[in-house]
Formats: sequence, C-alpha cells, structure tokens
Amino acid sequence: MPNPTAPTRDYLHTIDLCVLRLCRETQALKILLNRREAEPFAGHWALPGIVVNGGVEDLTLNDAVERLRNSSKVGMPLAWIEQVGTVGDAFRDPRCWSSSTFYLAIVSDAVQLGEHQEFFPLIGVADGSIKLPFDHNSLVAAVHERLVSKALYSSLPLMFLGPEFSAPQAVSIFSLVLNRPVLKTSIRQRLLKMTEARYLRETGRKISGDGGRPQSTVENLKPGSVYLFDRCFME
Amino acid sequence: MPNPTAPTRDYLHTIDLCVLRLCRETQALKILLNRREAEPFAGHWALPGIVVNGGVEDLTLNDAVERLRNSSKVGMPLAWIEQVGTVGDAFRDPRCWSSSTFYLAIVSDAVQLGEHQEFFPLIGVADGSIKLPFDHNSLVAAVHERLVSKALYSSLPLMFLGPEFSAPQAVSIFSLVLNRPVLKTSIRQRLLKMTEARYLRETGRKISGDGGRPQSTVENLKPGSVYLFDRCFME
DNA sequence: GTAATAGTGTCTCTGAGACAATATGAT
DNA sequence: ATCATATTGTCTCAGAGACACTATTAC
Repeated sequence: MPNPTAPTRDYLHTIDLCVLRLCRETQALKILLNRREAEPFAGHWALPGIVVNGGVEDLTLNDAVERLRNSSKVGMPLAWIEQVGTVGDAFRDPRCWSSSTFYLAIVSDAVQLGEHQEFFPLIGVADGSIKLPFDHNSLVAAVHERLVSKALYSSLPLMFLGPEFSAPQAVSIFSLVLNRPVLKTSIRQRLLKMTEARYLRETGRKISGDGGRPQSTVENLKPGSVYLFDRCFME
Repeated sequence: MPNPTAPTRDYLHTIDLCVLRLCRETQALKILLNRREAEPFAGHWALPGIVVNGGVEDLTLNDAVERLRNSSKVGMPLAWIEQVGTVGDAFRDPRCWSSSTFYLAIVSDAVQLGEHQEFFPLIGVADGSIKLPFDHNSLVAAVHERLVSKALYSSLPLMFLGPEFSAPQAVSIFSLVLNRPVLKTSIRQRLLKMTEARYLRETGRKISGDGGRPQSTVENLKPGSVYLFDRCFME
C-alpha cells in the first residue's frame, strides 16, 4: 500500500536508467538494479530512477540525469549515456498517471556496489524471465533493442571495454551484444578504419589472454564518441 | 500575460508534433505550424502540441498523440509518426518547469487547412531563420536531423509520396531530404530491393512528368512500414 | 618441439558511385 | 525527326563474409 503520509499527486514524470556493464568473468552483459526502499514495490529490484516533476532541484532534464547518476542509486561514472524514449500511461504506476523517460548507459570500470545495488543478467531482464515491477521489463527490452541495432553500424559496444582494449576483446564484445559469432577480420577492418579516423591509436603495449599469443592493444582517443560505420553487419 | 483565471501549475508535460509535407509546386519540405490562441505567445506560430499531465482524458501517451492528431491543431491523416525525443528544463516555458516529448510525422496527402494553420519551409524553421517561441526551433532541428539520418539507410522519405509513385519522384524526394544530388541508379536499385521484399509492386501504370518519357509507377504494399537498407549512402 | 591463440592475406559477393547507351513518350 | 526525360547496362570501388595461412607466445 502507498504510504498514506506521502502527498497524493496526479502525475509523475520519472527518468529511469538502464546501466549496462560487461561482466568479464562470465562474459555476460549485466544491468544495474536497485532494491526499492519506498512503496510501491518496496523491496523489489527495479531500475534506478527519480521523479523530475514536483521539484525545482534540477534546471534541466540532463541535470536530473546527472543527479541520479551521482546519487547512491547509481553512483558510478558512465562511459556513455543516451536517451532511448519516453512512455506514459495511466496503468504503469499504481499511484497515478505516469511517464518515464529512459536511458541507455554503459559503465566500463569495475565499481563497488552498495548493499541495495546488484547487477542482473541483461538477457533475463530484457526477455522477462527476470520480472521487474512497473513496465521496467519493456523499458529494458527497448534499451536492449537499441543497443543491438547500434552494434550493427557503430562502435558503441566498445564503450564496454574502457580506454584500452585489444582486437580479440572487441570481437568478443560485438559477438556478445549481437548474440552471434562475428568475423574477426570484419572487426579488425573496422578498428583499422577507426584508427585512420583518429578515434583509436595503437599503444604498442600487449596484454595476455588465456594462453596463446599476446594481444596488441589500442587506446580510445575519443572516449565520449561513437564512430559510425557506413555499412551494417548482415543480420 | 498569462490568464489569471487559469490554475497555476508547477509542471507541464506536453507532446509536440512536427508534421512534415512535400510541397509539390515548389519542391520544398514544409512543416505545419499553428497560430497560438492562448498565452504564452498568443498569436505566434508554433508547433501543434497539447498538455498531457493534469488530466485523465488519455489512457496512454499514444492516445494523447492520437487526440492531438485528431484535433483541429492537426486534423489530418499521418502516413508516418515516430517519437524523436524528450527535452525538459526550467526555462523553455515562461510559466513553469516543462518537458516536451516531440515527434516526427509525415503527411502525404494534400489537405485543407484551418485559418489558424499554415505550412512553413522546414529548412527555415530548422536553421532558425524563421523564429518560433519556446525552444521549438531546436525541436524542429532535432526532427530534421532524424529525417536526414534515416534517409541514408531507410525508405522513410518515400512516406512523402503516398501510395503510388515513380522512380524519378523517389530520386527527387531523396535528393530534397538529403539536400544533394542522389544517383538515380542507386535509388532504382533500392526500389528493386524493396520490390523483391514485397514492400513495393509495379502497377503497370504510367504518369507523365514535364515532357519526356512517361514514368512507370509502383505502389506501396506496406504503407505503414519503412524498409531498412543494409548500407548507407555515402556522406 | 606442440598447443593455442593472434594477426595477415586472399577470394567472393553485394551494393553504391559514375556514366554511357538505349527506350519512349510529346511536339 | 527532334527533344526531353526514363530506363537499362556496365564498370569501378569499398567493405562484409569466409577461410586459409603465418606469427608469437607459454609450456
């Protein structure tokens, strides 16, 4: 039941973040969820979000996003963030008519989580086998779809890898995001294109994978930008 | 000045439509504007929009879009509509903190306009040489950018042409949207692809352009869908 | 040496860019 | 026939798919 001391409101506009991360141990994509403290759905795992109407804390929607990112609900640096869409209806929140503007975010670093935070498998949340309150499953599905479609024609998946990575790591993140094998020659050619365009630079350093020949690394010269390729991978 | 009898609200969430059309006489893209009746900016030309919070008329955001489309502010059938984004800040509306979820829409038919409606040149509005109230110029610029980027890899511009059109008409709408010449062979190959994919069918009919050989027409078999090509035009 | 993986070379195929050559209507 | 434009054909080029081949480390 809603807290009876809370003011009744007839409209809510929230922002919700889908913060994605590569779990290097299991080679799986994960999404950050928060255990809700307040009703409705207190105790359930849900997307980190805040209400943007009804207060004057933020001057812009982007300020609100930054406030959420900086709060304990997220509390980590983001390598990438983009708005995916806005949904709204009379049913998604039991309290009242509500809208949500939701975002795709990617974190590349390993981070310390709070007690109330946990990374869950993205696939399970996107396909609904891990059930979330509100319509959060469908928001995650939309974000996942955006990620997959952008992986076909942009360098977005490299955001998961941080500032320095190797070609084999790039191959595996693209395969993981697209959920199918990707030819290493295609990825190498794309990395070459990005190097020519001064998005990447060879470091001369090497890292070792598991056995076999060490991997040369490149560094990201434009950490905040994605490169757009002029062709798609075939589907 | 705001109407003093209107209730004061501390937050507004609106939807705004950028309804685009091809003016066949001048071969220019146009955008539908409304002369505002209410303050603020009464008498100014602005995007058609409605407030979605503070009422229970609509069950979903899409219902609200349909209500706006069906109202006298728009009042015409739309061949295409897609959400482009949501902006919000404390300054864009002089009344209060406000957000706008805005859409790209395309109308293919010629329509009768109301007294308060008029189509303006899209380019002038998008580049700010035709000034609109609120931040409507930047919304139009974002919609224009979406249209141009989608023209590189999808059949979206064909939505301007209606259910039956010719290859030369397709060439000219792509050239117009991209603001540069487009090879007719490229367009023909794309139309061929769409025909193979059962998005188009040759009608056997012909129409006459201005002089010269008549143009064969094709009909759109999936009027509500855009076809996605697997390569982009070069930029 | 062998195992295992990294990195290179080469071939095919699709579709865009460019432009020449031919077809079909109006006058 | 001439004009103007539509339509087809041919060539080049870039980049993805596929896969063979060579290189470099650990052991």
